[in-house]
Amino acid sequence: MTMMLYNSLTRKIEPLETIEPGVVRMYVCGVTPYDEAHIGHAMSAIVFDVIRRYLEYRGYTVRHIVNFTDVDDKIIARAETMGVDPLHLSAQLAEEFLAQLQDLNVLPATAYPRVSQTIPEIRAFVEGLIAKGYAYPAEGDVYFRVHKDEDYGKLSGRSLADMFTGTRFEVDPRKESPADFALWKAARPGEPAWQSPWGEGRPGWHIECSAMCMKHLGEQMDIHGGGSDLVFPHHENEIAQSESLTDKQFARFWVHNGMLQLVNPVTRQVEKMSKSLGNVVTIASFLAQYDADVLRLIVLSSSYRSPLTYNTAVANDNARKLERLLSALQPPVGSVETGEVVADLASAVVTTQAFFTRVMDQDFNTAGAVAALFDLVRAINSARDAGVGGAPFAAAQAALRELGGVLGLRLDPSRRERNQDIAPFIQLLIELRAELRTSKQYALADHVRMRLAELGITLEDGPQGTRWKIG
RNA sequence: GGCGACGUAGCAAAGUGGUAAUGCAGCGGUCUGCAAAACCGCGAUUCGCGGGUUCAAAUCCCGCCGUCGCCUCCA
Repeated sequence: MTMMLYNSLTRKIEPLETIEPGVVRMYVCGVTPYDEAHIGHAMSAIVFDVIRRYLEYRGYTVRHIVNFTDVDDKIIARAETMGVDPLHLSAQLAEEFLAQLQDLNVLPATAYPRVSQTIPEIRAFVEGLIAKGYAYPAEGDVYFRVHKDEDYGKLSGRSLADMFTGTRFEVDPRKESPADFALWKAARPGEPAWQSPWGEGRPGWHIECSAMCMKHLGEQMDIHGGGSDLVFPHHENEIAQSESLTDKQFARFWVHNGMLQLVNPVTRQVEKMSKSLGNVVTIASFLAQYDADVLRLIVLSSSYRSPLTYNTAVANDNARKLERLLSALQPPVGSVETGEVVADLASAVVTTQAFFTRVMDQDFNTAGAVAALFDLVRAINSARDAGVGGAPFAAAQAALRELGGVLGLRLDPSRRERNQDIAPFIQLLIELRAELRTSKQYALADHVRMRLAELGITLEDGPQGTRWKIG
């Protein structure tokens, strides 16, 4: 069964056929590190991490490139207000982001190229476009000649004719057309700048991605991804300049994730989470309160292409979901290894694996995949209640861990109990309470449990004794 | 105004021609000293609204209403 994948370029679901058999070359537009990263950035990283993990699960080798746009107007502006070097600032923020991706269980990409390390390739790219007549220098800048690109607008579904009917575009006398975009910008005092045939300057916004793609993946790739807000102008311009240079199709598939949104408390309007709107929940603040698996479940619970509304109710619901997934990983209480209940469990594993693959093959239906996981959770818990244990039980739990792992879920209950300093004290209270229960002093025993609950510790009495957890 | 996407139970959300997954919340039961967790059972005669195509539509077509994204920096 071949994998089917939605292609923004054709607006259709198409079978995944790769340039090189068994290998997927995937470039994903990363962040511009000028401020703290928020969970919208995390969402995009998680979406493509799941895509990458699933492709690998299906046997592909994935060459996964994620860039940092570390030379940019906003970085320069922020560095100036902070009185620091722009490249130093972006490098520091990029490191922070990489550490957070690790916290979020996002697998490291094959490479994380940066604009500042790709200058020679960018320069050569621009020279190539000038040589072919697709670009022209003007007073130290270089612009792309949009009107020479006959299929400009094919990704975003725009035509040059009706794109510039309004007055949105400032008339820049150096440009031949208001639609032309900068490939190279002349240096201004105090900004990072590099030598070029057109004088000192730095790359424009879109060119760096094309240059990094070609440097790391070649002239053509299988998947180019990013947030849906990048479709225009960023990805449109990448296609224009890349295909103009090579005369080859740049990317076979364009994959775009929907935006994370939230409700503006003042206007009550749903809106995109973005730094410019000032409505961000940072990754750091999210992880201070919730397990990384919770954010991943939020992202997995709907189609990666749809917008996702975030609020605390959503976060709490998904925290409960994680609890339920973890319930299936509790140890068995019996040791039955044969009979009908064992056969039922084994068949539930097979059914779940088949369903999981079937829905994931259909444009990464992660919500369906998570549903399959919950079916397996119920089967495992039922089997435990029926006394199943030993190898068959362990095999079912291993299957749940494996499929969860394909989605990037850690499913690690010990992470909820990070503060191990308190463990001996809680254990002491549990022991005392056990003695109270044995002597039927239930009022006191309940008092201990209630007071611990107020402190955020939940006790659960079971046949194997009492378990505790935070939250 | 232009381009695109979406509207499914209280909430989240899958399903894109064959008669509505899954999770949270809720209700009843089993278990428990009582809880919690787990397990069993219960919920949309119906998929924004109105037409149409079809033996058959949440799924296709047309219109309307509503929401969001992009059109300027943005994952």
